[in-house]
Amino acid sequence: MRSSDLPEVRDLQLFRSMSEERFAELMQAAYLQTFPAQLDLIAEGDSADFLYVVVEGCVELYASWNDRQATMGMVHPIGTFILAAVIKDAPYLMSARTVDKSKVLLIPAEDVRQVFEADSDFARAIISELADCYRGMVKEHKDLKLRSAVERLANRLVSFEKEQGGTGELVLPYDKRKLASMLGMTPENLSRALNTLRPYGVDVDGNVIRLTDMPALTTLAKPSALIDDRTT
Amino acid sequence: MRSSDLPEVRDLQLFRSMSEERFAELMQAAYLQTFPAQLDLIAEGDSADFLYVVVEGCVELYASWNDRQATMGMVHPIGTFILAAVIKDAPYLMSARTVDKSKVLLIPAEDVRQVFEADSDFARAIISELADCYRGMVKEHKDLKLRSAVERLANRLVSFEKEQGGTGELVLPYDKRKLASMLGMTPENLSRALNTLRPYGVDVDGNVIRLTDMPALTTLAKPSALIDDRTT
DNA sequence: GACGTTGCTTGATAATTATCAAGGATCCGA
DNA sequence: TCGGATCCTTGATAATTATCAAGCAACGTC
Repeated sequence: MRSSDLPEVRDLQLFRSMSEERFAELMQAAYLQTFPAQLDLIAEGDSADFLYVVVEGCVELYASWNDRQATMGMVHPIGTFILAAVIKDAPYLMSARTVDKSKVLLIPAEDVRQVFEADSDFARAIISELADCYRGMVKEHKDLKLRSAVERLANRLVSFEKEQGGTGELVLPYDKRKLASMLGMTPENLSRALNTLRPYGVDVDGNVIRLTDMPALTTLAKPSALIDDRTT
Repeated sequence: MRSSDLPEVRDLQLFRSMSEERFAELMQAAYLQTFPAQLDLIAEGDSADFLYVVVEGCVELYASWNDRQATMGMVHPIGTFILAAVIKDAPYLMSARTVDKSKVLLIPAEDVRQVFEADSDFARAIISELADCYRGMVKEHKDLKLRSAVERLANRLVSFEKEQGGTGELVLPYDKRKLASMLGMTPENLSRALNTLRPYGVDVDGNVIRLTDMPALTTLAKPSALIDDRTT
């Protein structure tokens, strides 16, 4: 791959501060591949051979145990995943599969480790990225541990609406089955939870949702920057 | 504080690789303080003024929302907490309070940030520590999302027994109320869950628990390195 | 346009987990 | 040694969440 191919990747917080030549070094060994939807990219337990960057499409991170599965996160462009496993040279803790047809950059783990040993700017960027990932996971955990299913849904809807411009309308970024798993509930329960929220001005039309009574919804949801803010 | 005061702290993975003078620099500005039990050290939302190192005793990390509380983790000697907030200079996402009388080292956040900018060995150590914290949180999240209360308890007991030497006996490292909150259930439910596990050789005597039928218990618990292993 | 497929919803029911209330045990200070 | 805590347990009940079984609607293929 040529480093000029992907200005968006160059612009990632993770790579922005590194020197042009280091970046070129990393990209030289990287592959840019397009995968169809619903394709497994990695399985938990695998050794960390690549750092992944989602360039186009959408990737689901999920975990399995005893025939059960749970969505752990969704990665949208431009986002990376399984950085921690790459850094530690440890087995992945999560599996990943494409949701839609997706373009993904694969950077050999060995190169990432080598460059971060040599380039302290890159090391600092990794620190920042890891800290963000950690704090994101803490927030997810708080969400699940402190809130009921309806409360989690209400807050997610409020978040989506805000992220999408605060127009009072939002489009679910993936199907309801995945949203349910992301929120830690069954699809049936998500359906019922949406009904529960109807009196709070939540109007569902397929994957378009209108929030017509924001005061009521936020009174129920009680969003908190320390749980729901994806940027802080 | 003199850096010679705390060889255990010097020996922390986080500080081991840094130069003697950098370490001295960090420690010069640090306070070593002893706190009584049940004392609040930090509250979520506070700005990250210090990095904390538990030298003696035990500290509980917890989170609150809407009059609910959940234990997020327990920090034993020698362990650090809220590194990510310090690095990002962002508000703490968790509160912390002593469980027992505890000796805690407080390192001004500004110094930590300054030293990690200057010392790339320290930066690498921070990366490693953050990656561990992240992976630990992922495991906690998987545990909660994929398992029932009884399954979480069974696995925790198996983990404790292993950590304490594999003698078939374990001592709960903190009271049942906190264990329950750590496992994401009520104290009442923990009590019942322990009864549920009696047929699987779980004999409770106060905070001492004997596991007399390991095969049966592990068949139920199905421990997984990708969830229960605190070291990988 | 018929037909299967898929995703979503609904209803009935069951399992899990929480809440409320009370009782027992233990520990500690007066 | 006698309260008075605190912690844990138990029982009864309620709320939450999951499971199972249909059914419906949208969509693409043929």
